[in-house]
Amino acid sequence: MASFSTAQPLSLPRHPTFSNPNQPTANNDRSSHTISLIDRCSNLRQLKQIHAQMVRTGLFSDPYSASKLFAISALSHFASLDYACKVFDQIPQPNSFTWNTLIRAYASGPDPLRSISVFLDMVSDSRFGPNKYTFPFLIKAAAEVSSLSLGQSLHGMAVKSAVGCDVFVANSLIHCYFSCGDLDSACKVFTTIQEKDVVSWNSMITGFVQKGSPDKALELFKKMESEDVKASHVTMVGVLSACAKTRNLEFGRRVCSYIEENRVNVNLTLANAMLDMYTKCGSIEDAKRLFDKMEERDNVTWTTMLDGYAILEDYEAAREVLNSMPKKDIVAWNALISAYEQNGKPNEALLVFHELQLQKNIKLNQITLVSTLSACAQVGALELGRWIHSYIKKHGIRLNFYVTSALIHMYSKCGDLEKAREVFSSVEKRDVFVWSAMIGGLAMHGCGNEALDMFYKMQEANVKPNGVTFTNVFCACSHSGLVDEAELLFKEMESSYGIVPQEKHYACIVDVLGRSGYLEKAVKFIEAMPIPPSASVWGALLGACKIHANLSLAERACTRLLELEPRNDGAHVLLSNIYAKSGKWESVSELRKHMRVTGLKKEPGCSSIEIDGTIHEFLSGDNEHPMCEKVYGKLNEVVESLKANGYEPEMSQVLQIIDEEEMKEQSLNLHSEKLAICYGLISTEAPKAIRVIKNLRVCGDCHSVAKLISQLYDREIIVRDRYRFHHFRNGQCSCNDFW
DNA sequence: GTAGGGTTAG
Repeated sequence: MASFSTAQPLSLPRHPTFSNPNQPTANNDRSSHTISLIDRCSNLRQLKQIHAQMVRTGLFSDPYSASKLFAISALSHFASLDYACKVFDQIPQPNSFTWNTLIRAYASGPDPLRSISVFLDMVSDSRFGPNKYTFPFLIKAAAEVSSLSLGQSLHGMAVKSAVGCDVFVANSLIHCYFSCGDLDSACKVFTTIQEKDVVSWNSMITGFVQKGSPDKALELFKKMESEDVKASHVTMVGVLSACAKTRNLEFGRRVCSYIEENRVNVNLTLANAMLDMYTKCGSIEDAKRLFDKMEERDNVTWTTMLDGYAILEDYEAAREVLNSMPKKDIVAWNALISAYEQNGKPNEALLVFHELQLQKNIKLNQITLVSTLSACAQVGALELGRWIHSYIKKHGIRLNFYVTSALIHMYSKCGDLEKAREVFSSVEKRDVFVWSAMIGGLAMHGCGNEALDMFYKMQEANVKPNGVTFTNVFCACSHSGLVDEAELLFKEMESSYGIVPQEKHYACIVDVLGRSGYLEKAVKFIEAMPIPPSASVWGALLGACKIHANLSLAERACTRLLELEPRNDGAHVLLSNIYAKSGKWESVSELRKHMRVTGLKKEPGCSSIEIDGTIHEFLSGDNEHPMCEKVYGKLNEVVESLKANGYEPEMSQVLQIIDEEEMKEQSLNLHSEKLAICYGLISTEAPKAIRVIKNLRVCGDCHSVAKLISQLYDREIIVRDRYRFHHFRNGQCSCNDFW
């Protein structure tokens, strides 16, 4: 037998006389020799040599041999679809096998739908119809592009061709229906299979895991066991993934012991699935032990470990994993960015993003952009957010639901509601997250009625609201004083929409009622709650008490809140402010003393402003910023000119015991939002809007000052505080002083 | 001589 290395050209016997496939034995020997060579090809060049030889010897006109060559050209690891098509076109009479091979090659190629056109060609150009081998390829293509209508048509055709009950066809259909999101049809197909095999079960289990029902997957696995179907590797992977998603360490451990006890051969994918289960369930020790034992590791292994440390907020270890990776890919970078972004560390996320941009040969993908946009939204990095938006346009990145929602969210949270609206209108299809993002954007900008309109339009578009949608709608009602509307929707939430209200929804309604002054009603609402009122419910009531200066109720709400969260600094500060507002300075000082003794610190006021892509932060009373002298100079100038126009500082906003009037005024001027606005006045030119983000609620005096600056300096000022946006223009604020 | 199900980042 000839042997060849990949580097050497093949040396083939020449058979110039071979022209008839039905020729005597000597030639048949040679043909089987050639076919064995085809099987041992390791690159395209060798295959082309054999192809040429077959044409020369006439062996290519033998349908079996030609099909063999074609199959390798279309399916091997060095396959080339272009070349395979040329081979196919040379085959005089392709048989059913040849057609199926071409369909298969296209179905698993970059454009799976092309397999459908090949299928149509087969039906019209040949005497062959689809058989039980054809359908799994076609159905796989339908699954790949998630086309339910295509899947359904193929299902119908398979039934007509009498192969609808074939277990391979049925299993492909289950997978296809899951990937199109039609879980009911998948289940129906499953129940109709007479002799379910392990793949039937696996398709169901992994389908449920991937579509967000890991509990159902575990249920099915138990049923599978009770029916004595032997689990395979793929079953284990699916079940471990379900354990990871449900954080079921106990069951996950049992699966791992089963694997060990039964000496199941643990391949890389299975080991990775075990690793993922351990990390997601928070057992980094088990994960590390397994990781150290693994002989082979791929990027999934490394990224799973990285994420494991990130879950425990051990960012140093996570970073260490990224650094140790032999070949870092985009998934690993994304894992670190999103870990920071989702744990309230948006600045760190942005630093990693900037570092990623310096890497060569790593292309950003949709997930990178979604995580980074979310970080931009948190810190108010509008310029970077805009840059990402133009990157998306420039690189023709598709606006899927995730990217669309992230853009809407970023623009809304960075204060550019118009851009958020533009993105929303520019897309044809919107899912519940896209609609909810837009409703949330309108809510934080105080466009309550428009948010409600959106909520109804969403339903006209046949998109069902979820819990997040309702939170955003209630938030919109709250900022616009739409009490009746919120109450009505809250009543309908469960009865008409089938969504059980969660604690955050209760807190929203308390906020709606309280803000509008219906304090007693809010109390009654809390008393009637079917679940124990959470800290956020009492916090909402307390906030309302501050607005409406209800001291006794505030004390009650605060007591309950502190029972649940004894170290809630915001509650202490709110109560102290309420005391101050009512002139109860003794209580103020008692409370402040209590905070001092217990070491509880008020979160310092902090405002930030983005100038040329850099975020500048100002703390209240800041003297850290390199420009702070100039900023204070500007502030004095501004206050003087405002005073000349009738402004009087609101001393009632000074919520500490300060006797001297002058000191009180100074303390007001230390507020971080004033510093940031003045920095904006120094560093930017009209008509550019000044955009400031504050971590706490904006104070009343700062609110008045911002209104006056917007008029006297003819500048638009946009402030995002902890709860909402304030657009200051021509001496007015978009919140109509209701916040 | 042909087939179906698998792990990481939103």
